[in-house]
Amino acid sequence: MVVTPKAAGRHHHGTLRRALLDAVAEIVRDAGPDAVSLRECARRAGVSHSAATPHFGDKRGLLTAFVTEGEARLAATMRAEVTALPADADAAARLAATGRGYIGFARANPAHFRLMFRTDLIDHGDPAWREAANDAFAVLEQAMAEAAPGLDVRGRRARLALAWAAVHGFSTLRAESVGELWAPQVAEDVLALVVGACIGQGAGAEGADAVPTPIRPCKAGEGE
Amino acid sequence: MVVTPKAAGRHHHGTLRRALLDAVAEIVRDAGPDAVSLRECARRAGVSHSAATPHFGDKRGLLTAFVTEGEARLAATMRAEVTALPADADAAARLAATGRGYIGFARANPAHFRLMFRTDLIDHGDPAWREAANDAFAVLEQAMAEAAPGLDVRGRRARLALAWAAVHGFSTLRAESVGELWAPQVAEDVLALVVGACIGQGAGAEGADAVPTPIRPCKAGEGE
DNA sequence: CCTCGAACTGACCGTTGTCAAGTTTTTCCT
DNA sequence: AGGAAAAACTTGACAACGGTCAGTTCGAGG
Repeated sequence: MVVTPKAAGRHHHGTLRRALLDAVAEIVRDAGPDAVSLRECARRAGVSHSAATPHFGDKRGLLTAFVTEGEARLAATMRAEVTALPADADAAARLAATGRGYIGFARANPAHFRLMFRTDLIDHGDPAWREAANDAFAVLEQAMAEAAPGLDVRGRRARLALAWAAVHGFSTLRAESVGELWAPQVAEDVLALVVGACIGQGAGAEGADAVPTPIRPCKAGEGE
Repeated sequence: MVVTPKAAGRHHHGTLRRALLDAVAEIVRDAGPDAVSLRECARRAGVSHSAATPHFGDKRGLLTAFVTEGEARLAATMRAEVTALPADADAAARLAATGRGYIGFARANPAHFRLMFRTDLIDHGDPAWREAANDAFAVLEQAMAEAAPGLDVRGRRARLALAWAAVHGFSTLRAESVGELWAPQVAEDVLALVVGACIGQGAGAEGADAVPTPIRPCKAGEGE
């Protein structure tokens, strides 16, 4: 994760966009999300303090691009974890693998993960971000649909919320170093409990509404 | 949540500490956690920008005091939710009520909640904070011990992690306005699923270790 | 009335994000 | 190829921030 400064003397950097995004990750790793500043990013990229403007607009734009990358990586990690399963794995195992991918992504990319849910720092109206976030959510939604088919809307909602909340809470608390019960072994046990709860016939199946309401992870903004 | 400015002309404020803490909550409500600044707090309390120093030291101290209050309120909310149950409620209902208290606290106090897990803004070595955090965790731990007794360490760890992660993830995602499936009705369904998973005989009960390791929410720092 | 300590003020420093204006490089049209 | 337009980047300025410091003012105890 080394930042490539521009060649001395040259005016055009060539890969400044990439260098700035790498600098964000580096700073978050070194000093936490709140230490990220446009000027420090520019400094690490060997560039003037407002060189990021044509690429990202303002700080919010830079961070939004950064977390958009994070969403894409998250989706890729979850999909990779599913395809890494043996071919005869059942739907429950695939759901667990999806959760394992989520938790694993947060563990392997704490910089991205810690920034991805700082809503006041990023622009949730950005179309690229929204598409990436919806794609990542679709991975979980599909795994859930295969593992727990035939549920009404309420049952689906409850299980999606449980699965997302559990892996997200686990990852968040570990990333923020709150508590000490987030070892990898515990993660596997939690995943097993979650999958068991989702495929079992538990609460929320009283059939409140039968309309197939689409469940979307992101509120529909004005840009849709 | 109105901030009481000091009487004009008077030098001694009398309740500046309280006014500053209220200002923090007010600012977070209005403009998010990142908008909190010592100067803005002082401004709302009608006081100079460095008047907070003798009370809290620096910004970290102010925020730490703020989230310590939050931990205490969280514990109180969870306990209140349990005692509000009918007298014949069983342990599972009490566990669910504890989770309902957690989620309800986050919903009713988004300002406190959003700051409570910003580890880079607060001082985790502060003894008062640590005591409050441990006390809040003890509420969950006790409810779990009563609802799911007779588990080995691994099973207890897994269920504590699941319960905490689920309610925390739910609350975090709702507080940060990520996704749209966090309605109160969904919260109840998720709580039912979590409690079902915790009291059922699921994964993690293979008896890996029998040593009654104490499970603490906060890592032991140097100040203990 | 006087003194003393705590509470508070005002000014300073280094840093930040954003803007406006200027300079260099690339691109694109004729 | 040549020139104009657009993009990339620099420079300089501004207000606001957190932290620190030397002063100033207030309340209480003697």
